[in-house]
Amino acid sequence: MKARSERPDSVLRARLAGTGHRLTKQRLRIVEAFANQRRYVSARQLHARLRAQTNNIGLATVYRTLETLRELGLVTTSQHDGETLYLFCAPAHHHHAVCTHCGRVDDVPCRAVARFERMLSTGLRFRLMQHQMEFYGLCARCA
Amino acid sequence: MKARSERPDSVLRARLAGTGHRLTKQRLRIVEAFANQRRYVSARQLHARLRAQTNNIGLATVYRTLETLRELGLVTTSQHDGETLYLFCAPAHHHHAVCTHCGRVDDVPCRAVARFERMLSTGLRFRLMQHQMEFYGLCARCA
DNA sequence: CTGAGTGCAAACCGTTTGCAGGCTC
DNA sequence: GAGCCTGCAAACGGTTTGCACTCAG
Repeated sequence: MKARSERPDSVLRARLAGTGHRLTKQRLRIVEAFANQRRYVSARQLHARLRAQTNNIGLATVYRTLETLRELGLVTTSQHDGETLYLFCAPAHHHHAVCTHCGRVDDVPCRAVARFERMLSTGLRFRLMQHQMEFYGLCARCA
Repeated sequence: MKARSERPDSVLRARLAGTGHRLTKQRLRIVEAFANQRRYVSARQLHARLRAQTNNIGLATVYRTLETLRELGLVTTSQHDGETLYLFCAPAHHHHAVCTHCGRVDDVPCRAVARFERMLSTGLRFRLMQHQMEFYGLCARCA
């Protein structure tokens, strides 16, 4: 929620180096371009934004970088209209409240998941291994 | 949960006629092919299954029919690996427990959603309009 | 008999991949 | 320097669309 906005490049460098990856100008620019916005973006949107800046970045590089970041746990994806949307977010937390008006994405505290889990295992006799939830509505600002 | 397995064609005919659609052999065959299985299938899988039967059905027809059924509220979709998966299911219930072993899909009773909603509106000050959840694990049979 | 529905093939579009050259480590 | 990374363009794969024909109402 806060640690990420400090020093994109040092954080990123450490994370990449630890996994045998390199810190390139392109990767840095891509991360800067969407690290601090709490919203889902498509690869094409990101590419368009970067293209507007300075010299060129290939669309394929955007895709490859996003996939790398996803492997590193820095990015979550979501599908929408046959398009993959990417969100720079804290690892291992997959409940998001998406504002349908401004697009802002907030993390959802999910204590209630444990309750769900109990209900499933007793009621349905279903052993929950993984869940995926997405919430849409209006954030505090837009309500 | 049960009404659908009775008479696919009469139910379907009524639903289609009421919305200005026609009951064709193809639509009937498509519905029969997956109405009673509680699992997500892709258009291609469905098409392959139908092709194995008797005379041909075009893949495009499968897509168009699935889209029509979705508009009628008889089918829910989910994305997986860039593919759209379709589930014949009760309208207006969007919480499913998917068995990762056998693929069976059960409805999830979701009383707890109200609790979530309350938490979101007070804690995050987020006005929940829509939510989408999917649960993966092992069903009673496979556990 | 009219037009919604169909089969086929081509078009579409988001994503991936092959390859020659570049730049990080 | 070695080889990971990049840009470009072509390939890929799921889905949609145009068109002439068919058949349900």
